[in-house]
Amino acid sequence: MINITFPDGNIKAFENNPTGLDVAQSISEGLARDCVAMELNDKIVDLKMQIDSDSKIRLITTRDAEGLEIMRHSAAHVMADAVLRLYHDAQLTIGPVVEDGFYYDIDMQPLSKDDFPKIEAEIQKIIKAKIPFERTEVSKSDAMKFYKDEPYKLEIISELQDETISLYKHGDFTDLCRGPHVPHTGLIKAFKLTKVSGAYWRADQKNAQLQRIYGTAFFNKKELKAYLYFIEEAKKRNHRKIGQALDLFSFYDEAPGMPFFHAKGISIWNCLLDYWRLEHRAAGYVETKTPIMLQRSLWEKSGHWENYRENMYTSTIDEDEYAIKPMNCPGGMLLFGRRPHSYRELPVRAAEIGLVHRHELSGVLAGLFRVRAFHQDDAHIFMTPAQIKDEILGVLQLTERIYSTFGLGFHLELSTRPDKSIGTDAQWETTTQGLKAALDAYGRDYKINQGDGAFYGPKIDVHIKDALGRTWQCGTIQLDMSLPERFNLAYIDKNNEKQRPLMIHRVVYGSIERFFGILVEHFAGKFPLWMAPVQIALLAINDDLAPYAVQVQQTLEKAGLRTEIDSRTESLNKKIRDAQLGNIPLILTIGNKEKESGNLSVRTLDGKVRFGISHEKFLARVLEHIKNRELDLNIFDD
RNA sequence: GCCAGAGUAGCUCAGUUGGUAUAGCACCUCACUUGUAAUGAGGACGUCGCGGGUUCAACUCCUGUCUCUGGCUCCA
Repeated sequence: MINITFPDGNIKAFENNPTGLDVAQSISEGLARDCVAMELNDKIVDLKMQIDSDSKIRLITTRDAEGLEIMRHSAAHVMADAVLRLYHDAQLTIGPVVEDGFYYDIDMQPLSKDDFPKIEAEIQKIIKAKIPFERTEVSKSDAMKFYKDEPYKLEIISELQDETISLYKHGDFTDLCRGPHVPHTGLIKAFKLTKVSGAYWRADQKNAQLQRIYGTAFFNKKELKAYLYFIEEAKKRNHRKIGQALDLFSFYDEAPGMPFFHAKGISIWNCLLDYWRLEHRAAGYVETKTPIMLQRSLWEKSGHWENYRENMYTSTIDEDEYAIKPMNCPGGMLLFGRRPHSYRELPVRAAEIGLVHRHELSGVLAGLFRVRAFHQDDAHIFMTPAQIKDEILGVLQLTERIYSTFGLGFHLELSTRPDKSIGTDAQWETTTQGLKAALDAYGRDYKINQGDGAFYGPKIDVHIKDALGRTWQCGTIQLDMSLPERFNLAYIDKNNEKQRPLMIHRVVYGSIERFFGILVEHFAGKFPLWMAPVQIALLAINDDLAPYAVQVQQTLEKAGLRTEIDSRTESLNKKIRDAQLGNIPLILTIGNKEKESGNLSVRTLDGKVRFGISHEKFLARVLEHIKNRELDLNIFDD
């Protein structure tokens, strides 16, 4: 007699050693159909596994996140099977599940997307056949024998600690695998290959280049469709496309990875910075500026010459070697070190919109997301150890305030001491505890990335979430125990003794270029009124009304609004269409009615038109909306 | 940097087996003077990314190079 305990505490007895499937079936056929695996005494295993002692069980169904992962892992096997059927010389390596699906790295001839249809067709055959997955366990030496002709698998097996190795077989295909897997291939209901690219064995350039085939799978077609729709939507929002269409920025062969911003792009940029300065002044920051080119000796002192040299642009002038700054901190250190500081001055919060250059590998450049020249909204905060908690808390609160203005959510991650690090145990203890204390006082959940900190100190990363639910790391708060030491920074404490200040580097936008790109995609190019490069389009209905339109425009410009008159000899419909496609939030159509009544007709970007709004009401509402940095278009509704 | 794909007018793109190139939008001109998402007609616009080669002839084939796109972190 076997007693099975369910998550809700219920206990059920079984006569013979039941499998997970038997347990599911004892509850209902429907449940059995939806089950893909089970958690048996806190371990996720195959549904077909026999239970031979009293156990705790949790059935994992197609509705559980773990279920999806397991099925995708099974899908990776099926894909590998299909590839082997078509390409007999292919050598399998590894095939893990990733965020949106899975991939398999295979040593084979280069593939392109054109090869997908035939691979997908083969996959469909395997899925249709509903082939069961079977687990077998063999000794390490038997596994080595089985894989004698597959060097990658042999390498993997030789590194495994366990003496027993599990193999998963479906049909004629067997793969080395920890498992678990879904009961049969038919549970892969919706399937699609998504990408193919080169990847190195063990991610090392020295090793063989493999074909990495990406795919995704879902338990039903609807979810796959939703996923593909999401991909399409993301494509439509691509900041490179929108940046081109809205005339925001461009790139040239003469300066790869270094964006040029156009008038409309800079208009948005300035909104970002105006707002940033407002918040930072209020939070007690001062703004500074340091040169972009500094002598080699400084970079040697900071350690960049030794550790970051490949990424730095250098130049020799009058026989002196210079480097263009890849980071703002060394300049900031010079500024702090220029005169003695009293403990009474601390904390010093010195911000800098610093232009930095980093020579990134040509292959990693990507629009505004990965560039070689960019601005950081940097700040260096110099403080005493006792001030860590309050300062970090202050940065977190400032960060939250700024992100929420753009309608961006976020989550936090704390990275602790890595294997390679400088500083004493006591220093790491103080600083890490300081960050933790601040996070706890802040009160939001955070994830800990053990050992992921910088070599010079622990850090908090802030990951924002955009309108499509994608996350981006933007903000970061890094404690630095190294630079104050290297630059011999000091403050004078109460007892008139020199003390070493602690320093944090922090950014909120991170790279302003990248943040700009993220916002383009977040808003899909439809910037809120306060950021829109052109806030109001004025469309005169005929040429005779043009002078009156100019008159209206002048009062709006006087109030500080950004406007544009469309004076082309085009139809009103055409002008409206173009203004809408240009994402201009407010469109004023000016005809005789408006001229005679002195009122305005306003069309908002959502296509709603309101007539008979007085100039006074229009100005008051618009200015209020901008002042509050509202994100919606509810400007004239009462 | 590496692998794969791409580069034709300001933008989006067509271009068959090699015979100096297509269309729409945008732009300019003219007519129309428009009431809430494209008025019509006409015109101008190209070293086919750049260099070299093959050929009577290259956007097309070969080669080099530059730039862009996707990927190169996820460990059976």
